[in-house]
Amino acid sequence: MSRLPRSFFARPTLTVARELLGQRFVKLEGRRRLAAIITEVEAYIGESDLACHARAGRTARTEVMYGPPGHLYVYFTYGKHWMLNFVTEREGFPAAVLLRAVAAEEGAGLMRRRRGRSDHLTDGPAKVTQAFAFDKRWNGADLCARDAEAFVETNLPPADEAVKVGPRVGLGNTPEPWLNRLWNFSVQTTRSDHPKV
DNA sequence: GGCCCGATACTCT
DNA sequence: GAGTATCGGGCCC
Repeated sequence: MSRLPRSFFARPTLTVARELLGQRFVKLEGRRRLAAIITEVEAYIGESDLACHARAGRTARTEVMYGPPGHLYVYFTYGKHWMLNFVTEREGFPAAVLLRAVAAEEGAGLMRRRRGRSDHLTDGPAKVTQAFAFDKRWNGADLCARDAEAFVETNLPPADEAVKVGPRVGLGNTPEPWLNRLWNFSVQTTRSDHPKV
């Protein structure tokens, strides 16, 4: 089982987002291994994208997005939730792919404990970070380092006909054309802990 | 199943 | 001081 190298992330963000579908996101916690298949992602691309945090330019928060690809951009929102992104493109160009949903494969028991009594284990971006216990400390972590404790493993890609594209979610009053850019990618599945169709 | 709303703290204006 | 890449509970079908 091989891991996605930095060259995978150092490409156009839409390509990376689309090709992340079906791959396996892994976090090591000592002896424990949490793993899940990526089922929904969203692209945020550059300072001109008014839905991207980098629209405000380089700040302390967005610094990681300007850095080299293959790192995690983890930020806090809505007063309670953490969001996890994969930094993409070349160093100096701020872009990332938001991880919105996954399907648990390994460590589902631990994820369920962390999620409390909800049927929806990892079908939303804040649910994923809660189940995997990602927070501020992971901001800037390198997915491609030899000793990385979080990384993406290669897996069979989904069939083309199973892939859906749509507008990004939760952008509020972001103006057009950004509001309706089809930069959300998901795979249709049958289990309940997957994104809704 | 869907809609509405409050929680909550961090970032930038 | 406002806005926010969300969630879960309460309610109503």
